Amino acid sequence: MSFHLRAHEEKGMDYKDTLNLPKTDFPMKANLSKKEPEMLKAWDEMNIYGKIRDVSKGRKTYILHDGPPYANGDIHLGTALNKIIKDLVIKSRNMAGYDSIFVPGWDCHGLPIEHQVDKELGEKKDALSQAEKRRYCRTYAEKYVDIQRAQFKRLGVFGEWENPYLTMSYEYEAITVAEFAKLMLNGDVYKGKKPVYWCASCKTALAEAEVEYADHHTPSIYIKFPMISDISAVRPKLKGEKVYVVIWTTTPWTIPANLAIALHKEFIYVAVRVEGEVLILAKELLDYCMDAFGFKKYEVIDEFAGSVLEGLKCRHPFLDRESVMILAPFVTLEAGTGAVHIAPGHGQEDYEIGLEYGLDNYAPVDEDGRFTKDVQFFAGEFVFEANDSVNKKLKEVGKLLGLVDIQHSYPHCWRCKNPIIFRSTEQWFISMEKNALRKKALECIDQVEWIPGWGRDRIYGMVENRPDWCISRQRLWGVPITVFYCKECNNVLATKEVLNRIVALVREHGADVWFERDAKDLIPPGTTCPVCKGKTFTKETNILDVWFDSGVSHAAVLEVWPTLRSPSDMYLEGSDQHRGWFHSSLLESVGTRGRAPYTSVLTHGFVVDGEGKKMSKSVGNVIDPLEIIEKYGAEILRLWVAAEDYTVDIRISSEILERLVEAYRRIRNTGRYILGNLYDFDYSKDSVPYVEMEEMDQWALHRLQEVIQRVRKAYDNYQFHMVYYTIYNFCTVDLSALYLDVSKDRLYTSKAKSKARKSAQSAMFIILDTLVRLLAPILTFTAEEIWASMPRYEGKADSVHLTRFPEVNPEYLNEGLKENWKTLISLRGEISRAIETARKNKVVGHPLDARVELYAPDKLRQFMAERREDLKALNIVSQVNILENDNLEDAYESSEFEGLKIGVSKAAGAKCNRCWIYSETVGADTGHPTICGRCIGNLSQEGSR
RNA sequence: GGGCCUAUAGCUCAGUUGGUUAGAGCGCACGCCUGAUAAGCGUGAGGUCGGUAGUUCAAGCCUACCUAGGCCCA
Repeated sequence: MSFHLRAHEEKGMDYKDTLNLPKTDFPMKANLSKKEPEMLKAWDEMNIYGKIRDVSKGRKTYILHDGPPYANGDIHLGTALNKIIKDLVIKSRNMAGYDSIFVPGWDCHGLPIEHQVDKELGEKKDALSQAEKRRYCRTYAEKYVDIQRAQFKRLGVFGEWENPYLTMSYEYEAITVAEFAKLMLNGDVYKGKKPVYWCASCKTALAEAEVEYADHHTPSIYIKFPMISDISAVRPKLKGEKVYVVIWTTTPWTIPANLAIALHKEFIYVAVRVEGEVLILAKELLDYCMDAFGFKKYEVIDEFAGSVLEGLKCRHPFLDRESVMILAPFVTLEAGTGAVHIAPGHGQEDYEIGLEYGLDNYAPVDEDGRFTKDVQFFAGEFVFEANDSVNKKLKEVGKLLGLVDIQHSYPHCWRCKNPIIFRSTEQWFISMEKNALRKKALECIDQVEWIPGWGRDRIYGMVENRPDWCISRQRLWGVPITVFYCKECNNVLATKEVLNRIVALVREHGADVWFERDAKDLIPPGTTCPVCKGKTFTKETNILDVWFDSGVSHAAVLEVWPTLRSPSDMYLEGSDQHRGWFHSSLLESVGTRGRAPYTSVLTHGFVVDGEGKKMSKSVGNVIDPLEIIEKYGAEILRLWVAAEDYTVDIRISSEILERLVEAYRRIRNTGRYILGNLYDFDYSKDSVPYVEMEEMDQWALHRLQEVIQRVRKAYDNYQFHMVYYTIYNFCTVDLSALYLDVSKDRLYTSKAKSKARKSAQSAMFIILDTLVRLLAPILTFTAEEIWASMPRYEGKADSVHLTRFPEVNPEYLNEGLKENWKTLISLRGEISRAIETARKNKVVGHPLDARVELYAPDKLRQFMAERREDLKALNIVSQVNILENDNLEDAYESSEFEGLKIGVSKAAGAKCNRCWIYSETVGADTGHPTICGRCIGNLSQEGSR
């Protein structure tokens, strides 16, 4: 017995060698973090990007304009996500038949870099000239451009990495000045006094984008202002009373700048007698306030609408100044007293309402945040420290009714994190109204395709409500506002001739020239002041907002690069850029060209953690893309970007990454398995024409066409997650679990050069060739790796990235086939369930152990009888019998097909030692007693199967 | 506080103009195979569709409010 067994096994081994088992060097393990850098190097050496440019030459262009990231720090998941999405767009457009160039850029000027450089220089910085410090800033920016460039390239993003655009290049700086000049000469730019966000420690005005909100402790105080007008003229009941209006504020330091008290015209106010005085405040807040002030006994003696007090005057609590009663719509009853302290120099709303009432724009605070010398009592004090002094003063003069410390959300400087103030200062603005910029911009918004559509509403609302654009900054590292002042009459000198000269100088020497030369060396010789004929001038010291820098990229890059154009086809950034780059680019372009610099704008959401919470250092839930690359490879990061619906928040967690790694392996293994079966396939010699293919192969090709259709459409619509799911499901459901599994018998046991086997190989070759192209934009590295391992053929491209997407082949679409196979596959499912039951009952283990008996009413029975061989193959069972009569006992009864009964029993005959199928022909041939008749045929020298 | 947006199984996603017992893959459980093998195959269990109220003969899909979260702004 033991001897027999051993002989049997040895025979088995022999027959194994007669099979066409898969063979490939393509590794199952990807080892991405090691392989990717090697592939990047190889791509560099073959100049893959240059080759893509070559093959796409002459096609219709598709221009995606890169929004410049800030050249500071390492990339993070947000920037990685953004660049990968852009890469998916660029690669898919190229493969779809466009000429799509990618010119990356960096935003190089601005406060954050200057701030970092100041920090690094420490004490030294004070000894440096402006030009020297700017050189440090430039070097700093260059360093981070290099760092980020290497990191972006590591992601597998293709582009003009050796020739990016930098907002600090001389050419770019010159165009920035030129664009400013255009707006200046058009009359869009004006100098005005306005409350702006002001950082007292950075000594600069801040853009809205440079402000962040954080909790801040401030005293919250209630103050009474004595009424000096004769209120009895409008409210006779109050004749002879000592009347006070009560206000509430959380910024006591703005009290010295108080010029008015605002009420709401419709709110009801009460006059309440307390301890011999009369206080006026909102009726709704009466109880709350009395409680807060500690008044237990009080008497309401009058009530009236806010509108009746308009124009009456109070006296400032401790200064010899009037404070007028005005009406404002923004007064609320949520907190305070319903009477709002107004300091037009220290608040946006205060400023606007002040304009209406003709109030002075009074802000007696210097650039260090200290009160100026004309502020009585507090001159020289730092405003946040003056809170206490003001409160003390109010108490001293008996006007303080209440004081509590509160914590609330308050604006802070994005760099130094200190609380900021609103301060009226001289600034340069681009007017939203003078040349109807707002109106034109709103019109242009509707010319643009916003993806997703709500982006339109978002930016529309922002443009509709935004104040004038404050473009001046009191810093060094940036493009100067290139205007002069006449020393004699202080008139602004900004003529075409002067501005043109500056543009030319900046183009040649960079914006540094402004800081290195005196005014007289910048101005064309002989220039005189158009007003007073003065001959000496001083330079403006402010620089431009960095949002202006990046906002002119359409002029400095799209219009300048010969391979680009404006308007571009797409801007693609996170949804915060509706207020940032989309916004500044729109305003600049509409102001100078009357149209948007883009025809479509695609936005993505923000990366959040597994719980949907934002990532922050303090919470400790930040994930570093560089660590993911190190651990899993950039490919997994790319797959993550592709798999997620990026129009909303994009989650990432270790579980999500694990799932993606598994999905990656499945796709990789599917590719690997097909490669293994193509080791002896020569496309030009072995390929079987479609009409001669086996039906199952035709079915697979039909499914493939559906995949092409869906995937191409998804790429066209930038729905990369649809691409991913379509391909992934095809690999898993149609290929791995069905087509490839079922085809094994044909591939392994048929003669190597049989038509049956070549038919399967032909289909599999087409499938892999199709999949690898469709996947190339996403799995940039793996698609290339598979491509390299695919059989060579005449005209095969050097890289998958040089190929085009597959088109749907109408010949392969076969609806009739599809219907029949849909039924067959459903039957397969039912048979599987029946076999599963038999397996549980230990009747069978492997499906090939089984013999399946089927009974169904007429039509279905006939169909099954015609498809007996297909059903056998599809379920990988040894035998299928269709019964004429329903005499099955203990059979599985289908719920899906009415009347279908499935019996499963041990297959008849013996298991063939070669193909593993049970057959009664095993043993018939004495030369090969352990294998079946079919295998004997396949082993013979001739015959096709 | 305001504007825009999101919320379907543990995870990632589908769910057509509101219309029968809400789908997929993965993961999980159980099993099979050992000729894709640190692979492959099968079966199965998982959801009061964020909550509440409403419109409707009928709501995951429409409306309002609430909760949680994101971006932008105050």
